[in-house]
Amino acid sequence: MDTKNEKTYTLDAIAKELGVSKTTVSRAISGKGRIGFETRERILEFIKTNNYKPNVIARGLAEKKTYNIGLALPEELKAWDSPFCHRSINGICDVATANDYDLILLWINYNNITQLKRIVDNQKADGIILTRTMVKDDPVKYLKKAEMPFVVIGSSDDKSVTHIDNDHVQACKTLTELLLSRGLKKIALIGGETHLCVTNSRLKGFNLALEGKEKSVKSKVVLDAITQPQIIKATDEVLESKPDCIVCMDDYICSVVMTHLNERRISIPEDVSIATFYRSVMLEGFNPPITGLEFDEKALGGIACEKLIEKLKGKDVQDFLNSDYRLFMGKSIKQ
Amino acid sequence: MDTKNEKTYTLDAIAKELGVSKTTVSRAISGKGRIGFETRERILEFIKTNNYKPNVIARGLAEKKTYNIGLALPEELKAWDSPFCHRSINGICDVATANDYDLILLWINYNNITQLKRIVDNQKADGIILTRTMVKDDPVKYLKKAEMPFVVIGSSDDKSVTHIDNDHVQACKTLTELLLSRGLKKIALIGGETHLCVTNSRLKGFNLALEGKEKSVKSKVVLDAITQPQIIKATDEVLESKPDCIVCMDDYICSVVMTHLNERRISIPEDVSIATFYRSVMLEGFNPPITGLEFDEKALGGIACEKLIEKLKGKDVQDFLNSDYRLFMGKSIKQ
DNA sequence: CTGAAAGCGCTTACAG
DNA sequence: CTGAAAGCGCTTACAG
Repeated sequence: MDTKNEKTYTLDAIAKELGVSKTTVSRAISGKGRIGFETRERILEFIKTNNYKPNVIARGLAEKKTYNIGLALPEELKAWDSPFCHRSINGICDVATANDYDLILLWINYNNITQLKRIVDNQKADGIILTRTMVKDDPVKYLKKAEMPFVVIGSSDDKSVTHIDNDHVQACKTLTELLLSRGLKKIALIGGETHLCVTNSRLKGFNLALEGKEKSVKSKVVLDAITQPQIIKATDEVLESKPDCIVCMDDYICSVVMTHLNERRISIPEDVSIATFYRSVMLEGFNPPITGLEFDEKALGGIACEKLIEKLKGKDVQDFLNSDYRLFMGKSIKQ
Repeated sequence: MDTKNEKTYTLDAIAKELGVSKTTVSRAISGKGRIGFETRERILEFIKTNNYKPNVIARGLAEKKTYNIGLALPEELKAWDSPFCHRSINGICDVATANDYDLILLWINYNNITQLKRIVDNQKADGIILTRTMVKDDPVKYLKKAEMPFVVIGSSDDKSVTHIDNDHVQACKTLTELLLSRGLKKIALIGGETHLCVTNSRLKGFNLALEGKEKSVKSKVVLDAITQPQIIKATDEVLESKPDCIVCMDDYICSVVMTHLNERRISIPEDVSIATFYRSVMLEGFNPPITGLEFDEKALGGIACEKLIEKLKGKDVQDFLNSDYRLFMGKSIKQ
């Protein structure tokens, strides 16, 4: 066990103890440069038995690196996005750690980039991971000017930025096609903010699946349903066109729709089928289980971190669309 | 504006530019040691116009500090706890930043403390913030042995650990007393895991309010209702004793109870009143609005961070119970 | 294959 | 009031 009772060694102390120079010890650890086999073994042996861990900060200073990645979290995160956020942080952290990086937290509140500046100014990170909500305006502008490498989780319109996202278009197309193959003939859609890229991607997937089908298949589409009242209103609106299926763009919309249908005593799937383009844990309590797309946020976070680390190594990194997703089959749609 | 085009200064460069020693520049910045008024003004002026920021990592190395606080996040966090967690991180981060510290993230998965060890071994943090779920076993043991300062958000039975928590006992007592003062006469309680301190605190507050009242006031109490089916079962069980009010210990329990009552066509508050000892954003969508306790998780996180920083300054820090909370009055209880 | 030396960007006794 | 020097714990040309 590593207790504080053990002496805390430094490179220098080890060198003296072993009668070699610290250069040699350093080489044994880093694996860089030539070093005698036996010498190295002896040093590594000593390090192991004494549980020596090099001081990463000192190493960083010498190498002009921090071994830190700044993770920007949106302060104004909606409650429903928290679990998503939490899982993606998890994935980021695992990959960072595996690559000897640590994660430094910072908040971005809309365009308040005080904390982002702080990390850059204080030179506490080698690169930054943003999320899509931050792509507009200040954070991106600032990072570009400061020449700080960064990637973005999610999509935006800015082609000069590296995005890591789920392949929503493909996924939504697949789910919609499935609904069609189940014989559903009047499909309505309720979606969120049209100024978000993800909304447009989902709509695109939906429309792609409907292309070439009879026009009547596409029932009412209501977008920009954001607040609970708006979503309820959208539900009522959509119901008037008598759809046999309502597709919800995300988990929050879906939960409000489900609750509202229940209150209106509309049975699922007898009266109307329900599906969601984003099925999160928040939807797990509903009955019947809701058919929908599940994305692996942890994996996505991990990929984003990998891409950033590639960038830090000087590689040229392209946008990445993760096409791994699951289609959960629940009884919310007619069999 | 601070662009990369500007020269990036170091202490040494500034000293040469100004014809003084770096010692003097360092003193001007830190405010430590004596320095001529005019000299200091001249240096600070130069720093300001050139937007110089000292390299925090180098400073840390010299001072044998990291200016980092390790924040341990539980990997197995329940979805319902994420928003809570997110807000508290927010508070921690703000306070840390205000005190020149940054936050380093690490995961603890049950008793897997690999990442915790990593931070300690690599000497990347001066102290650690844990949450209550980690108090059992390994993380605390490890930190004690490693002599790494830490505080815990939430409560545990370990008296040798510094806890920062909400005053659940007091708050729950207050809410229960309010229910009594509203004329409610048969109050049931549904709660979660009895091995958690918070469950016992809530129960204690509940019982304190009922002390000295007629025995009949306390209706059925069911604890260890954790999963959705368990909570539904508990609800049915509790209903059999015909309570005029059901108190839920947390937001998740409350949401399941509300949904279940709705399915059973039991009206709130006509048939039964509902209150919750923990009212989070997740409960905001429910109708009628639910009476319950609201805690400021962001503030609690901030306090925890303050306490840790005091510890890092060598002060002796006691447990802290935050007694600020709000009582939200909703129509879920009879007027 | 190995080591002395300079350096990363700061702080802090110590001396004047 | 100010500065030269040593030091924090590493890395890395350079020389041998």
